[in-house]
Amino acid sequence: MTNLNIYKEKLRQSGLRPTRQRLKICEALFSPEKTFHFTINDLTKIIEEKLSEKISLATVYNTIHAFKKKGYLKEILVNSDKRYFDTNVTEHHHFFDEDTNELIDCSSDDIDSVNIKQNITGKKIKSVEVLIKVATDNQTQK
Amino acid sequence: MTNLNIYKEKLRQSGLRPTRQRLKICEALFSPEKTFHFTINDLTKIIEEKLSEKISLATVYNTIHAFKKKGYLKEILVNSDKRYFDTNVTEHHHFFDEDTNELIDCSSDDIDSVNIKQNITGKKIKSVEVLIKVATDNQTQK
DNA sequence: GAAATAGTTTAGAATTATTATAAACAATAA
DNA sequence: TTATTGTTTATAATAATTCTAAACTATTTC
Repeated sequence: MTNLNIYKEKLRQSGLRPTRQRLKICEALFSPEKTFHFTINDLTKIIEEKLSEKISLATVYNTIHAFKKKGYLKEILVNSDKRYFDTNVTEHHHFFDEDTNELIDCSSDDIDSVNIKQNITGKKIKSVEVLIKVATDNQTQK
Repeated sequence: MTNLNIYKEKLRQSGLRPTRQRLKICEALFSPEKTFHFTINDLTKIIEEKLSEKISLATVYNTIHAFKKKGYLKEILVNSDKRYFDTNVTEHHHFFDEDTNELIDCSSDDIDSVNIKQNITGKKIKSVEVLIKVATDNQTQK
């Protein structure tokens, strides 16, 4: 309940009206203690089943894109089958388990900072992301 | 012409029959001096326009997937709008220019090797890929 | 507060990329 | 040369995402 006002403020601050649907989505995304990864489908299910709210798919898409644009979410690219989003928007990296198709955070502590010696002239580095694909030993690489 | 036999051999070696279509695709992909990035659409156009060959879309998809599986191609994930493939299958990384949507190789020389301190237990690291998003300074981050 | 406005949601249609299908065809093996 | 097995093709099917325009809601203005 107290979170609700925080979400309202958060939305207003970025020029998004705090509608019932957006607040529900905020609740699903930002009330869990731990950050997590999800697909649009996952999220729609969570909202329907756990929060007992039926939100139109188009709205879920709209909202997720708006949130991504505002920096409330990150999109993580791991394979071409699924689009994952991440509620952890801090600088971090990922393991992708090819056996289970699971995406696991790799904190910046678990990796030495990536040193880029040569950049494209005239451009600024906006982000550096490392994706580490893992599998059991006998597994073929994708 | 001499390349043709190399491609035939390459295909046979990996259990793929050297058909007219696959050889044309090999020509488009592996005869240029420099490696390059492409989408399925790009490739289909190149084959139609430059090599004056009409290959069914389904075959292009099939072949690209077969080649990827055999390690003749890599898929590069940069944004969710387009699926890029890379004829450079050596260990390397990428810059992605958000202004132009251009994908640029980042040789292993341009980046210090990534040191991963902590791995998932029981798993083997299959690949480590770094994606560096760049843009002109005033550009917003995607 | 009521009306005006600007932004949002919705169901369903449209679009797009990709994969499946099954018949015709081509490469290889016997 | 025939049989076998793999491949190509046009087209249909599927699936994810975006578009549309009408109904609705939050905010602003009076």
